[in-house]
Amino acid sequence: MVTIMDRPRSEGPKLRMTRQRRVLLDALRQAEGHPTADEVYRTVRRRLPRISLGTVYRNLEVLSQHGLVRKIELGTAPRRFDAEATSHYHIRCLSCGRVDDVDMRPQVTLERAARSATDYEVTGHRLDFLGLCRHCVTHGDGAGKGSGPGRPNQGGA
Amino acid sequence: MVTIMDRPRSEGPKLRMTRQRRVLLDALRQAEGHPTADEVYRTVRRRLPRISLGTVYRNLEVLSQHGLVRKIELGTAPRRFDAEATSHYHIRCLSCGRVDDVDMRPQVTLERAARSATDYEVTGHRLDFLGLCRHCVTHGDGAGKGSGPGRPNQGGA
DNA sequence: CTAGATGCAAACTGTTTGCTCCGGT
DNA sequence: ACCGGAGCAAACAGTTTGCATCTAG
Repeated sequence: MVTIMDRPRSEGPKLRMTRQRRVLLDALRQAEGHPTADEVYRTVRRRLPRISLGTVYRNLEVLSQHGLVRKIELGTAPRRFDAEATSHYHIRCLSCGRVDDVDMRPQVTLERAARSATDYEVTGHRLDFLGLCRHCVTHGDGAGKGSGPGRPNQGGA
Repeated sequence: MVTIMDRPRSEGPKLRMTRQRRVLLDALRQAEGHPTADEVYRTVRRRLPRISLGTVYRNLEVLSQHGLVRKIELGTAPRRFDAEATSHYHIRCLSCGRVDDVDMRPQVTLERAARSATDYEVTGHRLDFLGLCRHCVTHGDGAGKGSGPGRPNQGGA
């Protein structure tokens, strides 16, 4: 994302490290790909059966404000989360919705270009790629949506 | 957006031009900025008082599949629509949510870079900028969200 | 005449929130 | 002990859908 978008409103007052936050963070780090809140919820539930979805949302939000996790918001699709703190771009499979990291350096140049093209005070940018993951390319399907080739997500970032 | 994302599934079977579609299209063309479905709905309602929000959604979708309008989906924020068919980037004000066009040429180069960084078949990219619009810069407010400086949107594209 | 579009209302999904009790520091 | 956090359930916003009725071609 390469943006100040989710920057802490005025840095963090300090983060209280509760059990659920620890588990959440851990789950996100173990996660295969970039899970949605609900996926995180289902995972975390194995250790914390009484945790609520609301808590998951609240904490992923808090953790992201403290820079411990990153929110990934592509299109209108459900928000996903990433334990990776460093800036990087993502690519989403048009067919199965899976999201992966793209290993290329943030192009700050883009912002300079935008700066001269608008009268906004440009503070960041968001760049995502779209395409077909290997699985969906091989298993046919040009751009079916939900038609179920790959799982809705997950998979090595 | 510079993407094939919303391309017609297999071109158009043909588009039946109903009254509501005509009005919808027209409203979108007259629109100041990049309205949400609901904003379009409220506008169009003046001419078609009995139109339903469902119809607005259905038709904006259909029209976009036929390449007559463009969907703008930034983050998790409500989808917006654009009568402009040509590719261009957008910038969103972090403070008031307003969305404007950015007058710069699509950087196809980016896709080439991404192509060598993933094993996806890269078909497009989505690039949006974030910042503060002139109004929000002058009227203070660093990054308040919903705290209501500018209206939630609208404004010269 | 008929496939496809409309209006309406209900359903859904993802996310947020109010409240009371609980646990970290 | 105190204050923020957790759990729960209800509320929400945005978007989608089933169905009976119209209408463009």
